[in-house]
Amino acid sequence: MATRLSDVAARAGVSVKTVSNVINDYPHITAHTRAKVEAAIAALDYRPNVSARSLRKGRSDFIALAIPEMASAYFAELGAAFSRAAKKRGITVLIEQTEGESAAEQLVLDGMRGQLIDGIVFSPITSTPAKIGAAASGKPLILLGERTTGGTFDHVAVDSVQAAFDATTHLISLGRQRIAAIGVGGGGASGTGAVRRKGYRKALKAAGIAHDPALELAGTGYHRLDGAASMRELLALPEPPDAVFCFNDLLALGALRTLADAGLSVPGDVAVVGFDDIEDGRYHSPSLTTISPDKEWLAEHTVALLLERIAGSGEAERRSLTVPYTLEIRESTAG
Amino acid sequence: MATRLSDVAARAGVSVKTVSNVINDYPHITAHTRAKVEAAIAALDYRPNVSARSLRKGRSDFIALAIPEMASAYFAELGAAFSRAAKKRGITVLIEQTEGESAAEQLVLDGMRGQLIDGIVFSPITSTPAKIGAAASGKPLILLGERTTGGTFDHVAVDSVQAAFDATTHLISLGRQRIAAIGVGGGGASGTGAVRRKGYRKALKAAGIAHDPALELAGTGYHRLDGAASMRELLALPEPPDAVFCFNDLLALGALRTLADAGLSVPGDVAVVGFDDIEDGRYHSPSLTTISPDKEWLAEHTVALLLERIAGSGEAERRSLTVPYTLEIRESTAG
DNA sequence: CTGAAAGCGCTTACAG
DNA sequence: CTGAAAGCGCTTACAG
Repeated sequence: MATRLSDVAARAGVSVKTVSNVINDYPHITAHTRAKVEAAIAALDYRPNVSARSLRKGRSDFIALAIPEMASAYFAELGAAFSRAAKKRGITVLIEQTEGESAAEQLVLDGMRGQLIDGIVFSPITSTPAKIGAAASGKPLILLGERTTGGTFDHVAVDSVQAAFDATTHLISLGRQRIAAIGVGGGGASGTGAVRRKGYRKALKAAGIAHDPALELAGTGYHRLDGAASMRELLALPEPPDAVFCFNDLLALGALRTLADAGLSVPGDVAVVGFDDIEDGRYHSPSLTTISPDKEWLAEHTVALLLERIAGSGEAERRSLTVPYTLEIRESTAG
Repeated sequence: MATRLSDVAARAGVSVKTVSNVINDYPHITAHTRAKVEAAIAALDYRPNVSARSLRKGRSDFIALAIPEMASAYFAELGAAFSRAAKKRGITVLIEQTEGESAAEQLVLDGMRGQLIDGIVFSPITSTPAKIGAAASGKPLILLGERTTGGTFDHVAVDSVQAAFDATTHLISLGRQRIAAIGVGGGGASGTGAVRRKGYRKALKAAGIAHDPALELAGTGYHRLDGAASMRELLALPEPPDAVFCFNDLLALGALRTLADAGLSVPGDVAVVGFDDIEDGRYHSPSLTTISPDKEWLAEHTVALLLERIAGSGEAERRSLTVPYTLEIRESTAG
């Protein structure tokens, strides 16, 4: 039905081996032979069948990126960066939405799409490293996001403790005294909330400010809705905060919405810092001060490491990459 | 190396055919046989090899969604909806970022990932139906977005003329007289800008308002940046508008930013309407009035139609689906 | 229901 | 460089 390698070989008057060599850019092909083959490929509009190739080679040049939800701005931007980084290297990214709980594990469990996938980058919500270890199907796997526990996987993350320290210290440097934190309970098993709170508390302590549990809001998620609700709680306090460090930008945008509704000025009454540097925050009014992880760096290095693992013999030691970040000071703290 | 179908058959004491029957849910399997096979599958942790299956059956149960950029909120939300709709039906969505120009055509040209993909949903930016027709590799293809020209493909779109008419009429009903439009030049060959302008002008005409070319801004793209720049142009006019209909929400969010910077009140001084209903607009302050296409409906029906085409004998007549929408009135016009 | 076998379209030793 | 052939792991007629 479809044109096959052998059709191309017949038309070019060479062996299938030679056609395969041309397609795969192997050496020892004369320019003349190559030209003949390429002409035949063009004439027949031939495209290699990736299923056959994948079956034969045991490699598909597909990798998966498993994220909680692709419509969330941070992950959407990450997905875009991964796709670009992978395309540059001739491989394709399959984006999997885990949508929380068990679905995440199930993905890994389900054998990485029936062996179609060469490796996976996994941003877990509820899965602990132990669970993932039990479920992993032996293919290369890189974890994204903070890992409090050791685990046996490569992992890539921002130094969240340091970043949270920097964000909080920035607020302190503005003279703020009652600095709240929104999102301390978030991030599930990957411990985002716990890790960022650590940096937050550390900064307070370094400045001689006692941390007030009433100012640490857990919330139920990391979306605008949660940020808005947490901010309402904070405003209802007998002594509301004069600054808020939100553990991601969506929380911060929700908080800003509540502050606007309450008629409070930002940063006049309350200064706000986020985390992630999503595009919405840059255009918001006021624009959002935030921790900006280098997403391109993250995608590039993670894809490179994964491909190294896929190609590698296997037993290299576990690697841990730290993503560079900057603190982007914008109107929400420097109006 | 990996466990194969034959390993499962051997362990269960049945033929490979029977194992295959169990996996593919074919009839005429006794409960006892099924149980034996399933036990063997579980014991060996067997997962079918999708490359082999795909090679043999000529179907992969993968479809592609080709969109301009996945980090753009509307497309991110669409991608999420497609993934869910597909997963429900046991198929997987491969999201391709075309990033504009020729890349879009290239995707279609490149033979849909070497025949891995069963069909494609394509949201073109610059490709005309004619170009796509020439490049299509014969597999089912559905176009997303307005098609001014006929084309020979199935397509799914909002009735943008009517939606733009509704949005503009809403502004007129608020008593606005100088209603600008941002984005009239956008959407490339798919003609989003032209189609929405048509509805916009129609509404003005119906209300007896002459349309003023100075109030129709083309801009270069459909992002916040473009909306912000266009709004600045409008404010520099001798007679600035008292309302703006932006052809997508990103343009509207950019415009709102410019208005905030200029110290103008929304909707007091200028009322703003968008198109797409992305989450950012719902939480923005002021929240954004917008045309809200039913994205779940879109994804569900498009996936269903594509699967019908893939399964179908082929020569059914071209189908055109119209996506339902509502006008969501929020603070930016009803503060 | 079973068993033996062909074939999907590649890649890759193997012998020249 | 070429040619003939095996084999990746499935599905599916085919004969029983």
